[in-house]
Amino acid sequence: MSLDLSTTFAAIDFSAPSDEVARRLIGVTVLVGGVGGRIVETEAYDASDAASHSFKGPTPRNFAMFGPPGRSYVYRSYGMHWCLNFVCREPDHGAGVLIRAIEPTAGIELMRERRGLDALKLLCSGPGRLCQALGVSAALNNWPLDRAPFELIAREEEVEVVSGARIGISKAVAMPWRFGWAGSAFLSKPFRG
DNA sequence: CTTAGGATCGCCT
DNA sequence: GGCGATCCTAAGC
Repeated sequence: MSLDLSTTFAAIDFSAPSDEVARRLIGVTVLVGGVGGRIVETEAYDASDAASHSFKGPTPRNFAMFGPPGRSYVYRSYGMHWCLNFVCREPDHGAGVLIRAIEPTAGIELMRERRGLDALKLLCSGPGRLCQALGVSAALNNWPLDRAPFELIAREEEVEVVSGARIGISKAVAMPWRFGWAGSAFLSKPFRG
């Protein structure tokens, strides 16, 4: 009897530029303690990018962005929400991908309890919402993505990816570094154009 | 569908 | 003191 690890091995090269990683993460399943679903929306950030937390160099908050690729960067947004990023490119660079929305597939009842909501569409459709649903907080900052409680599962089919302007930023607004699963009902906002 | 205000805190000027 | 990689509720088209 041998274990078949092929379905749980995430064939994701986090050393690639963040926009490439952001595009390839669409359709990948992310689980935290067995709770999660398929990524349907991401945004890329880079140290050369004025909208990025890493633009002005390391701080106590963003140090994980300057660590090795393939780890998490979890930060507090607006003083009250958590947001989850995957660090990419190379060590000390300051590149990452914000996970903006997930289609819930696993642990849905636990997500409903954590969110205090029933509506499936509202459980993980937003970076703060999905962190609450998956139980992501500061304890999981700078955490290797190939180690429990994280689990990444590669997509089994090609998906149609759309791109557009990022959300909630005021600098580098025109860069089309937001990526989404075309037609998904679980996006935090529709893609226009 | 869109817009507006409040909650709340790390980091910058 | 000001500004966010946000979310919720309420109100208007």
